[in-house]
Amino acid sequence: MSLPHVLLALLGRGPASGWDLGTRLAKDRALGWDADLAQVYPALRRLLRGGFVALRRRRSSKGPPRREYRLTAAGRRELREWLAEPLSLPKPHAASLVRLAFLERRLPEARLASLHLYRDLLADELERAAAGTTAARRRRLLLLEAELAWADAEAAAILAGRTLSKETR
Amino acid sequence: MSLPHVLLALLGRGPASGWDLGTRLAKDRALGWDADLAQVYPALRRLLRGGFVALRRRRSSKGPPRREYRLTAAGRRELREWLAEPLSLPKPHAASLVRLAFLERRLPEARLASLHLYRDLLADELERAAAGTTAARRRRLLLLEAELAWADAEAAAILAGRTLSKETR
DNA sequence: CCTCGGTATATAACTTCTTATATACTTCGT
DNA sequence: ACGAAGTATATAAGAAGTTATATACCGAGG
Repeated sequence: MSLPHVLLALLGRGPASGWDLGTRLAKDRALGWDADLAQVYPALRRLLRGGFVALRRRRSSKGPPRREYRLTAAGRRELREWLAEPLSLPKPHAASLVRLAFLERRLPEARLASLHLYRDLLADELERAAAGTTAARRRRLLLLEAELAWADAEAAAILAGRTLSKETR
Repeated sequence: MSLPHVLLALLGRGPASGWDLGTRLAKDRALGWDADLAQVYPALRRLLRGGFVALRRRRSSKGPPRREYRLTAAGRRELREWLAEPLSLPKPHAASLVRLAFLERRLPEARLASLHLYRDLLADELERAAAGTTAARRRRLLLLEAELAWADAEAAAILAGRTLSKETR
C-alpha cells in the first residue's frame, strides 16, 4: 500500500516520468524502497485517477513521447500526511540476512569465503555512497561502516579460531 | 520463493509445527525474515509434497493436535545448497526508511519528534536484543548501536540549528 | 539498410504476501 | 455451566510484487 506514496515523495522533488521514477528507485539505495517499472506504471495510473498527480505528455529527443507527472495540491497534501505518520522499526526481509543468521551451520572455510564476499560488497557500496548531505545518507554511511567493521571482526575471529585449532592439534 | 528455504533453515534447529515456526519468525528479529501464519501453513504443505520435510502428528496438552515437521535427507541437502548461495546486499523495503529519506521536507519540530520516537524504538530494541552468541546477533547489536548514535547526532544537530536560528534572529 | 542499444510505455501471467475468517481443543476464572 | 484466552490449523479473497513479453522511437555503427 506504500508504493504510491513513495512515488508521491519522489515527485515532490520535481516532475518525472515513470521511467525516471523507476531508475531513481533502482539507483538511490539510501531511499529504502525498490520497485519494478511494471509496478510503477499502474501505480502512476492510480495516482492520476485519484487526482494526486497531473500528466503532461512531452516529446523526447530519444525514444517515444514521455508522460511526465507532477504533484497536484491533493497529492502534496496526501504526501505531507503520509510523511508525518509515525516511524516504526523496519523488519528486514532478505534471503542474505537469513543466510547470515545460519552462518554457523557452515564450515569455517565457507563462512570465511561468504564473509569476504559480503565485506567486499559493503566496501564497494561504501565507496559509491555519496557524502552525507541528508540525514538518510548519513545514516546509510554510518550503518555501512558499522557493518563493514562487523564483517572484518567476524572474519578475523574465524581466522584466529582456525589457526588456533591447527596449532593446538 | 524464499520462505520455504527459511522454514527449512528453522527446521534445521529441530522439529517444529507451523505454529512454532510462525512465532519464531515473529520473535527472532536477528533472523532477517518475517511471515504470517497464513503463509507458513501452505509453504509447509509444499515442502511436505516435495519431500523436504516429514510430518508427525502429536497430541498437544493444550489445543488441537500439532503437526510437527522435521527435515528429511532431501531437505537437509536443499538447505545446505541454499545456505551456500552467494550473499548479496539486502535492499531495504520499508515505508519508515522512505519517511526518513524525506525527513528534510518537514519542519524542525516534526523532524525532532520523529527522530525521538525512532530513537526510543531503537533503544528498546537494543535492550531486548540478546547478547551476541552468533555472528548475526553481533551484527544486529552493532547496527542498532550505530543507528542509535546516528539518531542522537541528528537530533542534536536539529536542536543546535533551532537554537542557533533563534539566537541569530 | 539494418540491427543494436538505450529510452519509454504498457500488459498478461504468475507468485507471494496480507487480511479476514472459520474451526477446534484446553484451561482458567466466574 | 459459560465465556474468555491461549494454542493450533487452515482457507479465501484480495493486494502487492515479479517475470515475461510486446510495442515504439531514435541514433550510431557496420
